[in-house]
Amino acid sequence: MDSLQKILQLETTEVAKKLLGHYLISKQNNVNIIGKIVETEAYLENDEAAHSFNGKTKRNLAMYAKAGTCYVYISYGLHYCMNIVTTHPDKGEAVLIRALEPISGIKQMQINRSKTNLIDLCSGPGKLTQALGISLKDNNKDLLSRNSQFYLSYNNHLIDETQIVATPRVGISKAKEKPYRFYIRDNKFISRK
DNA sequence: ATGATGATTAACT
DNA sequence: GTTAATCATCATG
Repeated sequence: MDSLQKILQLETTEVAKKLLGHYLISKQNNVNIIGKIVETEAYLENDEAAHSFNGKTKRNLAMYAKAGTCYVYISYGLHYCMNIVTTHPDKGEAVLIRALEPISGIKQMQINRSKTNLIDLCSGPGKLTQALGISLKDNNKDLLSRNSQFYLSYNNHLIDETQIVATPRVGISKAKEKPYRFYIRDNKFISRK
């Protein structure tokens, strides 16, 4: 059992914090596109803002899969957002990835995004999926499988707890007050302050 | 079968 | 700061 697997066993808000600093890797045209996770949000059981609040549906089925599964959905009809499912199979909990710091494959990201400014490549949930070429085809993928075109990678350089900032989540209309958004303090690549 | 609704972004002013 | 773009999904009838 590797360390990512261990992180994913924790309570979902803890997972959201502990995923900060690790890498998301996508292979495209023989290029490794790598981003460091710098901003996340937790979506819990009995959480009005979670897609799983009303139980299983066709769309949110991936949220009930095993820890480390990818849940992708379309937002506002035109953007993809990606989540990492946490453990607790019947709860339907997941962590939304909101921003990445571009690490590698930056040229490919710039092509995918039609933007050159590093700050604009992955600083939002819809942006990072476009930069990494993630779409509905990636829904339900196992992000712990290295054979995949798209997976999570552990970073030994861990983020200190004191560097993590918690705030209310962005863009939701229900359960607005819960502090389930987490990001790395002073990181330039988060979606908003 | 239909209508409401976004876990957003980019391009404006 | 404001606003248009744009459509899959879900709940309801």
